[in-house]
Amino acid sequence: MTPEHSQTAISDSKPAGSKRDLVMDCAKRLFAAEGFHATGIDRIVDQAGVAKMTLYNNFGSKDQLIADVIDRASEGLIATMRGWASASEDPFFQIMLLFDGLGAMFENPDQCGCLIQAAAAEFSDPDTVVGQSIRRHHARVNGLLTELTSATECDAPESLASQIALLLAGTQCAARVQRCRAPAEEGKRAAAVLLEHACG
Amino acid sequence: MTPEHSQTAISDSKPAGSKRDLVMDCAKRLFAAEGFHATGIDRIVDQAGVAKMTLYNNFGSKDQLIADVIDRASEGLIATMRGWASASEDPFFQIMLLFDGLGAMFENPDQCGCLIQAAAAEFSDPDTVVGQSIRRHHARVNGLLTELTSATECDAPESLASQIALLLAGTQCAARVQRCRAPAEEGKRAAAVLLEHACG
DNA sequence: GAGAGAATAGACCGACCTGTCTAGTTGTTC
DNA sequence: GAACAACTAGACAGGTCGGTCTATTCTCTC
Repeated sequence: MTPEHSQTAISDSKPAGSKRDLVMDCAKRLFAAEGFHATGIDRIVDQAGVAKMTLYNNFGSKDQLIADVIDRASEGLIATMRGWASASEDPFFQIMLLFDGLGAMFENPDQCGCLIQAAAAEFSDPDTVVGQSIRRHHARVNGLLTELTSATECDAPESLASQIALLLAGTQCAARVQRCRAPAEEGKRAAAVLLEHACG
Repeated sequence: MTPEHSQTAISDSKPAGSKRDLVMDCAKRLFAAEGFHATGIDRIVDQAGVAKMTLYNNFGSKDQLIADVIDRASEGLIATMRGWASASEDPFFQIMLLFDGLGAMFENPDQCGCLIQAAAAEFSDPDTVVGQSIRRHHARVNGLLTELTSATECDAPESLASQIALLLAGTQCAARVQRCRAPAEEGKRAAAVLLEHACG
């Protein structure tokens, strides 16, 4: 019965080397689909085909599990965005490619960017482990965007990066409600205008 | 004891004509502070100084209460935004005033715009009463922005309105994390660039 | 094969959840 | 004062929550 559980749980997920990764994968999927408070420990454990003690031995608490899931999702998203941008050498097109990638991402329901926005909405206290993970993510996004805008010859790359970040966040909000890539295309057009204006 | 409850509950809120309004005011405050799932019916009832049956006689369910709170918050927010915009005759400045108002709003923690974004994060299913309220709100925002952009002489007022909406949503996301008015100022600068570009 | 460490199933805890029900108390209107 | 609707307090139900604990089994290393 136990190997059967593990097999079915692994089959529709990543190869999942460790139980820890397996739990995080299942938790991330459930959190994204139904929210953090609405997803119970028992559901995660059942879905992962894992004993409850395995979860608590690896993470200690639900909050810590959430924080770890967010941290890993953030690092994955940043890496994905770098991958999108790397398809071009021109920093202008690199930023455009971010919106293309985001638009494509919202056509299948594997929305890990949304996951972090949802966490920010559900956990407003910045002095918790979850709040700190969220702030780390924002710092990562702004860092990546500042890298890209600094590669252009614009006057204020930090300001431009913040404005692009607003468009990215707004795009994710709108796409979650409208469930299509139209917001990403609108965001891309707006970002192009901002870039052209800043770079002269 | 009962009048004492009502009095303290009313004193730090609106005059609150009906018990229904009183419950909605307290629910809105608690939802904004701690989230929808994390706020229990009992806490709302205690805070409002009202019997639990009064809540259920007026709303029928917690979901319906949430939907009603969101609908009223949305109508209030739209009216507030119209108020901000009405300080100018020029549609360009009217849109700028929206960001000013938003920035000022995020300096005190009475964030009803955030409340609706938080609801969108916690209730992703669009086929519920809550999901429908959220979509109504997005339609209201886009409607207001299209009104304002249509008053300019730009080529594509709907597209411009969508882009401004992205900036507004992104501003709210960033302000919730950073807890300052800096995102609103950045959003205002970006919106000005977009408007100048669209209106020639 | 012995021993160690990880993972297992599942009972259990107290707290909290939404929602129902009852029985009694107001306040208003004829 | 009678009728009526709104409201009250609080017990109650059935379920879920996060988290702990135990006793057992698996797997790997020496």
